[in-house]
Amino acid sequence: MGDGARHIPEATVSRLPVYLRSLAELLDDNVPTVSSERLAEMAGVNAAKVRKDLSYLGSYGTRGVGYEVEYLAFQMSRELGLTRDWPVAIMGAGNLGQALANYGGFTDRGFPVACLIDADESKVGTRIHGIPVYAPADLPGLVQELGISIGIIATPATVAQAVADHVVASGIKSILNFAPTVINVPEGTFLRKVDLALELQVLSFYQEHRTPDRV
Amino acid sequence: MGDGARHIPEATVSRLPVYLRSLAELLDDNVPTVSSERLAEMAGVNAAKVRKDLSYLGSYGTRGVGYEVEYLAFQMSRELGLTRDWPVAIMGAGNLGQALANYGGFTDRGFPVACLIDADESKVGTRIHGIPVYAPADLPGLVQELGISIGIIATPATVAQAVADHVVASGIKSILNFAPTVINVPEGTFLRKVDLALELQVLSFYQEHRTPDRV
DNA sequence: GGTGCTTTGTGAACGTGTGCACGAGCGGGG
DNA sequence: CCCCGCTCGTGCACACGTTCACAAAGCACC
Repeated sequence: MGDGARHIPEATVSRLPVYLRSLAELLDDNVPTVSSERLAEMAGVNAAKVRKDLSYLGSYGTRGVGYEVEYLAFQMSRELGLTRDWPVAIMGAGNLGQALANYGGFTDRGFPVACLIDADESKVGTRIHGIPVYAPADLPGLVQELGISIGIIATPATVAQAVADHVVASGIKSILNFAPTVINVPEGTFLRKVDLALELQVLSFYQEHRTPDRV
Repeated sequence: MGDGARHIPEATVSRLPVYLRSLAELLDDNVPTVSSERLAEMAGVNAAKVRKDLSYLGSYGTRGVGYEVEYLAFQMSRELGLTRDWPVAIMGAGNLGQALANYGGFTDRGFPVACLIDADESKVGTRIHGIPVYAPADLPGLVQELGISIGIIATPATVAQAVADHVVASGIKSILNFAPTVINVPEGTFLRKVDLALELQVLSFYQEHRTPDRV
């Protein structure tokens, strides 16, 4: 079946980056092919899931052999849209915003931090960890000039919705929200959230309800 | 019935902190009761889900009226184990570790950062944002003295597994992993992960596969 | 060229999560 | 005291995700 009509389940999409990271490791070690079993072990899932997930991308494996690492990595990068860079704008140059700007993990993986945006006049015009700080009003122009496609919200919760509205109005279609609050975006805008305290609260729950009957 | 034998689904557990945050807002505004519909709107889910989720905690609502905000918030805090503080140790005093130590959102929500742990001798003994830095070997003692119950891994991926092993060996039962790699923990240890680049890659995927047939 | 070993790709069964729709129960008003 | 309107609690049906199990297909060796 050619290339077209697949719909990849959301759960699978969330695992693709993990597989891709594993493949990158294998590439570094010059491993030519990998079985679903080995890949499953590296990605921390089971082999059947790996095979089903990869089958959504197409039939890139060889029975009796496994998957060619380099080819699979390329196909997966293409599918994830990682064959080009996606510049991001970080909204909010406070603690969290600065920390994210300084965190190298984004640029490394093809998401260069193009700018920081902050309403504080005293920060505008400066550079933080080498990244220029602009005013909110500059955002639409920056989106055009720098091809910014993703906005990262690292503001206090109180202004997060207003900031998100501004990000959307500036022409950005994807938002990653770090503010500990629910934000709403119009149809056609993609939103994901990272809630740091939430993760700790979930851990707290399971620790409190430690294995029901075992000590 | 009563209080005992419920098993709360994982998906529900992940939403409880969101409800709790909404309830805290209502408390601030002195709102005495709230309907499942209003709470659903605040939490960004639908009303049926709210009612089903809350029913796992017990029958704390009143038909025809709604839920008493203060009482529900208390019951939920209790269920989540948030009636006491859970001190955390941050493993790794690099970029990310320092940023997390400086991020106030943890302490605010009952997860005080008790210490930073780093292998770099030149950092050990100093304070970063007021938080003392210790050597890895000090961890077991700190767990005992300070009652540390959660380890946050903010090290490079290359050493994350070794660090996790050390955290487990030191008596910590819950781990939040920020390192971009899969780590394995023994049965009985709770593990959650936050993968920043992964979130961006997922956004990249959906942006690349923008709404199939619409422009 | 055939035989046997290996590993993929996938149909089918199972389990978890979601959403509807409605009965049950409470409060208020007459 | 009864009736009416409101909102919770939940059984049921459906969708989504996971796992199993096995046929299909390639490779290697003889």
